[in-house]
Order: sequence, then structure tokens, then C-alpha cells
Amino acid sequence: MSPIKKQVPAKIPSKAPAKASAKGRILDVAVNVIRGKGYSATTVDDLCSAAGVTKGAFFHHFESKEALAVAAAAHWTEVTGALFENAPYHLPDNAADRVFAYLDFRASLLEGEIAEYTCLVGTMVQEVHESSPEIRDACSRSITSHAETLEPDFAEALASSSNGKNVNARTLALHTQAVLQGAFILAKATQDVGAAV
Amino acid sequence: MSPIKKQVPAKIPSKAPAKASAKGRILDVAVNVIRGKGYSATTVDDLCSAAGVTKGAFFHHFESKEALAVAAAAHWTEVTGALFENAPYHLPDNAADRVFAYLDFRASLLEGEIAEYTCLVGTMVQEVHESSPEIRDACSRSITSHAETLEPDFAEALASSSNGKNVNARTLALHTQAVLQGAFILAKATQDVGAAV
DNA sequence: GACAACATACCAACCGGTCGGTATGCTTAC
DNA sequence: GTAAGCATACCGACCGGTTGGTATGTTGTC
Repeated sequence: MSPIKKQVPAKIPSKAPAKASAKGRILDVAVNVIRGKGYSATTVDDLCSAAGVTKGAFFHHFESKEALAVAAAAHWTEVTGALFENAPYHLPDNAADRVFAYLDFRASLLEGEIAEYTCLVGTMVQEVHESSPEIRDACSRSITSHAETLEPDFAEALASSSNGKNVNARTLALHTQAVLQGAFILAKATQDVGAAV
Repeated sequence: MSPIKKQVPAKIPSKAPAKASAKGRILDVAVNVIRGKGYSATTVDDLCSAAGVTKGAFFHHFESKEALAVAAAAHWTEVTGALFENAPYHLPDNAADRVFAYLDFRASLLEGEIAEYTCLVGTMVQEVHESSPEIRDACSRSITSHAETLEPDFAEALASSSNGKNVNARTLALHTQAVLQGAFILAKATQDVGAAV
């Protein structure tokens, strides 16, 4: 929307409950509220009261509810991108070990409330894939861009593996995301994290 | 609701576009409309106009929108249950072959519009897992009951396999469902069925 | 003093649900 | 067999609260 992206002070907010700007606070609570209630069921008033701002402030920063969703998806990409970039699973020298370390890392994230570890964009795209191409594409970008960061490790691990014949690194990276997204749905259904295997 | 369940004439409607009773028509269109737009975004009027009934008829048959969702989940379990029960993947003598035949069968279902092959209960539980325990449990039952039908084949295939050491049949059956649900999300995000591998 | 960052007050459409009423069929009594 | 009595299925206007969005201040800052 804005031609020049506001420069955040290099600090990763990640889970900060109180953020300086109202815009940032709205984005932060949007991620959490939408993960819990879903996109359609989340009202603008919900977000405003959760962020401690008024409706005027909301529509001052975001053109519409839909625009907020797109911005939230981008925000999500940033936050999780930083989280994964600084994660320890990049350390092993062996690519296959890095892949397993990634899976361990994902498993370690599954703690606390459901809305705290499920995926924002997976939740949103489920609801709006038909009604809002803008949001859908934003979600799609988020998922595929994360999968792409995994691709090199997968490719290297496959190359040095014996049975790397007809398996494609990109497909495998996407498959991993599918498993994770599906596991989130099972967790929501059974209210149990046991589906993390 | 009614002490004695109305006797349906043993016929499986499966995909009949026109069904005799208004109640049945509402359930049929609910499955399709909700899969496309999501639960919250689907209005009662949407369902009424799609089913060709009035609001009065809707609330005559269903106490509330939530009650319809629970009924729709049960309806979904019935319809898909019949579909899988009569599917050809049960034919092979070898359990492992039956498992692969099941996967092939699932892949063969991925045709046409997205809303035609995705899972109703997976879509719904994503939205209401926090706000409506009734709907969530109905969805959970639907998923796990289907997974349970797979369990015997998985168990047998694992038993006759060499590396059946620390793999559990139930876990594996649920894992399969997770992959499928996740694949649906990817399909919705990328608008491409290629994620069916 | 001008512009961004908010707050307050408000609106029109929408949505789940209600309500009075009708049409039809099934039972039972005569 | 027919009419009263009642239940089921359905209609569609209507209601009140909610929702996304707007119009108009107010305040602080450069």
C-alpha cells in the first residue's frame, strides 16, 4: 500500500505485547486474534479493542479489513522469517542433519495455546481462497517463500542420499509444509498436540 | 431432536443435486457452499437461496446455524463414509497394496473445482475450534472415524513389513489425514492441485 | 500552520433469528 | 365418509443487534 515501507528499528518484535505504534500493535494482535477465531469471525472492533485503539485509528492505517489481512500476512512472513533465520537448525554441517534439525525445531514450537503455534496464513487462506484473491496470494507467497528457504537443504540432503532418484527438493519442501498445515488442523480438531509426529 | 429418527429409504444420495426433502437439500448445499466460502462467511440466506427454500424452512429444520453445521458434519461423515466404503481400494489381498490403492483413490478424487474435493470438516474446524465446541467435536469425530477405518490395513501392512518397529498404525493413519488436509490448504493457496503428491 | 496520528460519533447494510400465518396430510370419532 | 383436531412443513415479513466503513473533530510535532 504505502510506497515506502516504514523502517522498523531492526529489532524483532516476535511476541512483544506492547509495541510503539498503533499500526504495529494492530498487526500484532491481528496475527493472534485471527489465528484463534478465523478471519471472517474476527471483527474490526475485536482487533481495535485488542490493540487498544479506536476504529478511526484502524481505518487510518488500513484501507479496509481486507487490506489489513494482506498486511498481516506480510507481517507474518517477516516475523516468522526472522524467527527461522535465527533458529539453530542451520548449524549442522550436514544438510540431512539440518533437515532433521528443522523438523525438531518445528516440533519445539508446538507449545502453549493452539492459537500461539498455528499458522496465520494457513488459517486465512482456507477461508478466503475463493472470495479474496489479494489475501489468498499474500498467503500463498508466505507459504511458498518459507518452503523455498528449505529447498537448498533438501536438495543437498537428497543429492548425498542414496534414494534421491525421483524425488524433487521443491516438492518435498512443499510436502513438509502440507504435513505441518494438516497437523495444525488435527490439533484444532482434537485439541491435542499429539498430532505433531 | 426428534425421539425417533426419520427412516431414510436406505438409498445413498451422495451427490444428487435435487433431493426430495428441503432438509436434505439444505444439508447438501451446506456441504458445498461452506467448503467454498468457509463457515463464518456463509450466511443462512446463502444456504436458503442455494437450496431453494426460505428462512422459515431453514429454522424449522435446524435450531440455529450452529446446529446446521453439526448436522452437516454428520451428513458429511455419512456421505463420504459411503463413498469410501464402496470404493475399489479394498479389493487387493495384500494390506500394503490396499494402502497404496487408498492413496491412489484419494488422488483420483482431486478433480474439478477446489470446493468439490476439499474436506468440509477440515475447513470448518479451522474456523470454529475455539468458538464452538459442538461443531469442533462433530468435525473431530468425522476425521478420526475415517482414520479408524484405515487403521486395520495400516496395521497389517506394518506387521508384514520389515521396518515396522516403532511405527504405530493409528498414528500413521492420522498422519495420512494430516497430509491430505495440508494438501488441501496448499491447493487453496496456490490454486493448483499439484500439491497432491 | 500543516500534516500525521489518532479519537468520537455516526451510518447503512447485513445477518441470525422470530413470529404469525398457511397448506397439507394423518388420526380418530361419529 | 366425513369432519374435527392436530401435527408437520413451509412461507416471508420483520426485528434488533452487529459490522465494515465514513465524516468530522482534536492533539501533538516538525
